[in-house]
Amino acid sequence: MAPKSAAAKARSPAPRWQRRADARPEEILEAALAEFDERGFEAARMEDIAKAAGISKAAIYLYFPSKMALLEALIEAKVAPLAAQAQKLAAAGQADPLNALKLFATVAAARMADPKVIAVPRLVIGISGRFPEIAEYYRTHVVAKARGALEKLIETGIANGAMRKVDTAAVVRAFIGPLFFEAMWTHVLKGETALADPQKLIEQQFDVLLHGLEPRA
Amino acid sequence: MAPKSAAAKARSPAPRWQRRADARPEEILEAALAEFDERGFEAARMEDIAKAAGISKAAIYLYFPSKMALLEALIEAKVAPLAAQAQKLAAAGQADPLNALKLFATVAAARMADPKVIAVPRLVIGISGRFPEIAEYYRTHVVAKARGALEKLIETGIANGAMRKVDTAAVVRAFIGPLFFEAMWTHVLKGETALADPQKLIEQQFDVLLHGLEPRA
Amino acid sequence: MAPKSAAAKARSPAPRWQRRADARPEEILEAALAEFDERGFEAARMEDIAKAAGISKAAIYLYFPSKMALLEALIEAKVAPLAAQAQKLAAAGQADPLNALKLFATVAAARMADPKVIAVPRLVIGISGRFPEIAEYYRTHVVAKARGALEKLIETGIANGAMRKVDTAAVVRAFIGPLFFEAMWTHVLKGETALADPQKLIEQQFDVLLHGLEPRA
Amino acid sequence: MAPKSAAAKARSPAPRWQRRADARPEEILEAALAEFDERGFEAARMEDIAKAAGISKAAIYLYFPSKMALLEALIEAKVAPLAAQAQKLAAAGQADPLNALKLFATVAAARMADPKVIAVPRLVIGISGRFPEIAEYYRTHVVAKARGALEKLIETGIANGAMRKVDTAAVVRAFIGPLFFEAMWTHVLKGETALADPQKLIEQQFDVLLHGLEPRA
DNA sequence: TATGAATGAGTCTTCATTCAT
DNA sequence: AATGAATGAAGACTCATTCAT
Repeated sequence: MAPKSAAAKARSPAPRWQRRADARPEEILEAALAEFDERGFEAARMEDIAKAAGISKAAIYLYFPSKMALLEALIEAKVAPLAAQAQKLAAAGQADPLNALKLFATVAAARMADPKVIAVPRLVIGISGRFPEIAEYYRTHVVAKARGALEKLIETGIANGAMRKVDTAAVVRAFIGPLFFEAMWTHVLKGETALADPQKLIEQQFDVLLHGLEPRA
Repeated sequence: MAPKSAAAKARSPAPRWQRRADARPEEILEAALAEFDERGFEAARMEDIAKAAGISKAAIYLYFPSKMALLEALIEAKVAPLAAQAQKLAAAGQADPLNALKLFATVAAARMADPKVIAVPRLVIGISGRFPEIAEYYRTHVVAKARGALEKLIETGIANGAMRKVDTAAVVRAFIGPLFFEAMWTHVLKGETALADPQKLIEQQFDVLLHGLEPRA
Repeated sequence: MAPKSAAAKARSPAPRWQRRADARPEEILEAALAEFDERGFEAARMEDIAKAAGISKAAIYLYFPSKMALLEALIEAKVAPLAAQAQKLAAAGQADPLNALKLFATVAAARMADPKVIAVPRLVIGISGRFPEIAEYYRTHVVAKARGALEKLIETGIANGAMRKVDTAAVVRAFIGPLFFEAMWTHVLKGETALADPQKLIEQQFDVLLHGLEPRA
Repeated sequence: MAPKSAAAKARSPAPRWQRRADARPEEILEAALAEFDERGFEAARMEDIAKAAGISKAAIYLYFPSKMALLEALIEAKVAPLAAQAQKLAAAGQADPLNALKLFATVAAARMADPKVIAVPRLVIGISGRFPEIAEYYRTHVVAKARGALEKLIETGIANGAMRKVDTAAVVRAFIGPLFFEAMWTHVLKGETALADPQKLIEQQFDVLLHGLEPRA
């Protein structure tokens, strides 16, 4: 998408079609994700991916050596930004962890309304049996990092006195679990969703999370 | 059709294959689930399912007309008991909803330690893009019913005064979400699991769920 | 169909089911012909033949060693009476060949209204590429004999002075061809048929055959 | 799509496969007809058709979506010219119908000496039970048209006074039947054929057809 | 004799991948 | 860089035939 830097341009005088060519890999990956998401990895056909990307089947092989490579590149491409986000969250939220969590949750919920966003985790679930390395990659690079960032936040919150002394892992599950569950319910099972109003969803979820179920004294 | 008389049984020890024939469909479904779980629906080979079931490829077709039918029968077979359980839960827990929930959660967590138990939901997630009817079937017959049963329980609890007046859907998510998330983390991503000690897991999860994150007054 | 002769009965005391069993081969052949005719030899399934004959698939093999054997037995069974008829025709018609021909044609046309009657020739045509021996068998045992019988009749007629001096083979073709053609048109192509009124059909056909196309002087 | 310019052609001698690609569908159909004719539709193997066409099994599917489609395309391709011929015959023969018929018959007989020519009708007969639509297609597009053209010719001949007042359908049968019968005898039953000398065959056939069997007054 | 169960061998069809241009 | 053509390998499904009872 982003045009080459000026420096790069200077080095290699870009022919007319170069710009488009540079975008090709990303276009292909996008098309691949769409097909994988709709049909599953095995049932997706290279032909269809090519068509969706607006090129010929054979052209895909100019950029990726195999269908498997497509999958791997896809995961990798989609994973990088998530990891970065987790870092940011952990760093930024240290001051007011509770508020950071809520803010983050609202943003996350809003993004999850977009079917494309859970496409990758859903895909990972689908292929994890066949390609455990990919599942592991996803675990270590995305989920574990996110859990870690959240745990750090919780710990800070507890140290702060902003939160009760609770099991951090449990809180992380209580934080991620409902969102993950609702996303699956919405996009996989096509159930009527609460994600349509993320603000409200998080409000209600945090009401439970913060104050608990017990009747107040 | 009619079972042999006791006398006949005594004389001729029921033919080896006759005994097995009755069990065949279930054996096949079990084998199919295992293969589907390991390879995914598309990548699973009928030959392997047959081998796993101890019969020939062609023999599968004596019991199921197609691979797809195998999938459907599988889902159906695994779904029935779950729906029943949901009913039972809703009925049995009316007296002491909070306790019922906790009890149920502990049992559920314990069962989720078994990889076979999430095999079906995981499979459904994997094929939902390609076979939306199956996803819908699963939603209405399992997840919606479970949600319904839990919601009823929560409502009773609130009416009881055993719980604070909270959004029931949010509580259901807060209840199911963490378990579902942990199960996926464990069996799909092969992360180190908290499911190994279900008692403790639920203890911690309920500590958060009941009392909330906020420091007590 | 025919019960065993008294002598045979005396030799082997027929159990209750024997009579039915004796009829089995014919029943099977009849069923086989029906299936072969409807689906073609290759596409016909032993299972369907069995069902049509009211027995189990395996039971067929008690009477015929293979599908191919079924075909051969079938042809043979259907061919025998035809050859006999040809003999009879040749013998019986010597006195008044022209009339014999016409009589024979009328009977033949009437029988050809029954789809079963062309089932065998049609089948032979269908498989002749794959089983030339069967085609040859049919040629020598049926068609050649019929042609021979007719030729003899024509020759007699010519010698008689009942007919003009014509090429006998040509007359035979002129005699059989139209009937054969109409039968195929009717039963294979499902065209509207003139076979419904055999009398009239032959009347018209013989009008042409006898008097020719040329305007009378 | 656009053919190369003359200049381009001069420079690069049209790629070997491009030239062939255009001919492929016809080559395949030819191979298919040969196999269908020899083995029958069901028994013919796509692999063999491919081999006969000099390509791989999969390549057939680049041009035809299924074995059935191959059959349909085949029939269609072979039928078109025949229908055209019938039109021509009807039109051209109006002046001297009798002579036109004789001429046409001689040509037809000559062509029928080629086994390939009856391959299609023979195939249609073989599969008509299983695929009645094809039989119907053949009836309406070939046989009915031919019958129609011939009938028109006869009618003209009668009106002309060139022929006696006879039943036209009967004459058509008397015209087509013997040829059809001889072709089947020759190519299906492998009998010794009169088709080797078409001139003579038609001479003899027309002697009967024109003057009839009756001794002249 | 009769059959339900089982299977080996085979066929159509698909598709990721390669090749010639 | 790009693609139309081609294919090898694989998999679902079928069916004539056999077997155990």
